[in-house]
Amino acid sequence: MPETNGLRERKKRDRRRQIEDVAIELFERQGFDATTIEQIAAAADIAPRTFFSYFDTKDDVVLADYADRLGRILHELDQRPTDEPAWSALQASFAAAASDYVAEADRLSRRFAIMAATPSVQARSLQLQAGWEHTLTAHLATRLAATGGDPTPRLLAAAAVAVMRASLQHWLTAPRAVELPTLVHDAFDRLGAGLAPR
Amino acid sequence: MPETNGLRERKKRDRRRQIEDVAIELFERQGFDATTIEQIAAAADIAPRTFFSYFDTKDDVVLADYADRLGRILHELDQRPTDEPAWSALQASFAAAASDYVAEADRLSRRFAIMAATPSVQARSLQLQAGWEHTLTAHLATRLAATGGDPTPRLLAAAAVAVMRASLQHWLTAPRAVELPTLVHDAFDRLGAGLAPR
DNA sequence: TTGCAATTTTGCAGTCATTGCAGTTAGAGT
DNA sequence: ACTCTAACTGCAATGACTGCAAAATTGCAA
Repeated sequence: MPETNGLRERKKRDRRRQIEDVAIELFERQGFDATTIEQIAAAADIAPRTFFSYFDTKDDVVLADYADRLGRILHELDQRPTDEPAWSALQASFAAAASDYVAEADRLSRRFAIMAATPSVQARSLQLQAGWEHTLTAHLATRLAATGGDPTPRLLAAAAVAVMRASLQHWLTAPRAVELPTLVHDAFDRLGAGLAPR
Repeated sequence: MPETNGLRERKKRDRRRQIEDVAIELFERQGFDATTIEQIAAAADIAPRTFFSYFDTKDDVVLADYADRLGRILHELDQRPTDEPAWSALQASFAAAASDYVAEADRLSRRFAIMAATPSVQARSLQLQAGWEHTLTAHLATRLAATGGDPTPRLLAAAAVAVMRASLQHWLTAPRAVELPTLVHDAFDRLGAGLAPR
């Protein structure tokens, strides 16, 4: 029942992390496509077949902690007072997630580099983000007590995720003069205030 | 040199369409994953190998006209006066594309149904949309004469594509009381006016 | 310590998309 | 009819992913 103990659980988590590390290393050295499951397995001292009990897809190795990321956002969102405007709550939640990104900037940069160079990983990443959007939409529908015919929750969710993605991309691409949380915060402000004027 | 004549061209286009139709039919009858390239080829009277000279991926059959879609948007965008605010220009361009969607609603509904049921197709779709975002970002950077450090073009592009996707999804999901172009137009208005107030 | 039941790991065989290569065919212009 | 080029095809290979059943490992309790 507990969610964080048990020797078995720990071992599994460790092994997962180890496979991840080994794989990323190989991806960087040889390129994602040029690296086979067999090689990863060999380097991690497991049978090729076993790889798939840790990751559904080769792509998923690069995106290992996407799930946690969404968890963090939702957690923050639930924490915000019910009477706070939705957009403001989203802003706070995503900004919190953004600070996580900064904390492990190095770890992430490597993964993003691989993603940028590998279409299939990029696609998978977007797919996971679409999942976020879906979950967020449901959350917001509840929060706003919206009816099925109201496009508001979906619009807000889509906008929020888009802001996050764009900010992250900008942060990784452009000379990062500005820190990510600031970037995210400002972008939320701009959508909050309206894109029309300029 | 000409872009729309030549028997060769025509034949190629026809064949492509034919493969597409046959494939969609099979996908609907048997499911996407359960349909093999071999079956499609057989049904379309071509060699399996030939399939790949018409489509890069099995997924792409479902998304055959995504490229045209982007073309339409960019064309509209180029048509808008340079001094028009970017967001307004985007609104007009995407609304135009939305009316295309309506015109071939049936054709598209079938494809979206397949997409919704098939993760890999969904992923591919998102990937293509990311491509749109990228192209749009470049266009907007030019239009706004933005410097590399300015996140504005990326933000606008991301927001626009997000609006489109969310509207489309809403249109397909919810009881479509409202027409797509209206939905898109309103959503652009809302982002234009600002999401903050409510 | 030992025994057991659950869990994990593994090997094997098979499916299928996708690709490179090389040979063949068919269209278009002369 | 003749040739040049683009399209079509067959073949073989690669590699991700899956189902299955045997084998190994583990946590726990007697």
